[in-house]
Amino acid sequence: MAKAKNKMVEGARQALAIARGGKVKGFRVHEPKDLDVRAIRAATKLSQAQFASRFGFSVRTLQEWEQRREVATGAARALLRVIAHDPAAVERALVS
Amino acid sequence: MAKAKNKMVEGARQALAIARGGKVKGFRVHEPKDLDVRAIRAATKLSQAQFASRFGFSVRTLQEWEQRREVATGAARALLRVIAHDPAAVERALVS
DNA sequence: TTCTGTTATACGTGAAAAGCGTATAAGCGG
DNA sequence: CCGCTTATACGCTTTTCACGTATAACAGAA
Repeated sequence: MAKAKNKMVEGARQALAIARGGKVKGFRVHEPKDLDVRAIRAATKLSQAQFASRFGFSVRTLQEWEQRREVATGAARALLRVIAHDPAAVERALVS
Repeated sequence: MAKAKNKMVEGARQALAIARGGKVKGFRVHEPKDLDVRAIRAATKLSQAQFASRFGFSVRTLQEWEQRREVATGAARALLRVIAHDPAAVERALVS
């Protein structure tokens, strides 16, 4: 039950974070936490190893994300969304 | 939102065209570790708070990077490079 | 001028989580 | 059988980030 409690606390903490971020003036980017990393990679038809090395992280980390054992950090989620939305832009930036 | 997902998958599918049309398989992206995060942010003319919330991380983390107290992870570095190279593309991906 | 309310930036502390190397193993097409 | 892809365990290193405090630079009010 210590576990359940931690979960609740964590949930509350996140809600707080969202509430805070939501009121930043101007534009706050809405970030869905339920990113389907596997689907994004699948669309690229790259293997885990290829996808990982191409975009700058380890295979191990990618697996953690795909298998939902760990959640990608904010920046990583943002990157994944850009890859999903416009992979060409990412390729261009990283190749140059 | 199944729609949103399809959109992302569709977008990612473009990677294919590039991956195949361009170089051969498995080219690796080189990543300079000495990223000048402050300069990248300066180019966007955003405050630390704005920059951080817009791209998905905390102000504190951004400061760690700018002051070189900590190094951004691979995915974060990749994101920063994309922001430096084509910030509009990132905005587009995150706003949708 | 002086007080006062932003706004931007710096940083100590510490818990939680992510990042990731290495090793091992199973499934599969060739 | 071999090589490639993916899954998983173990475990150590590093980052992330909340919370709090502190310091300037400014702008407008008193």
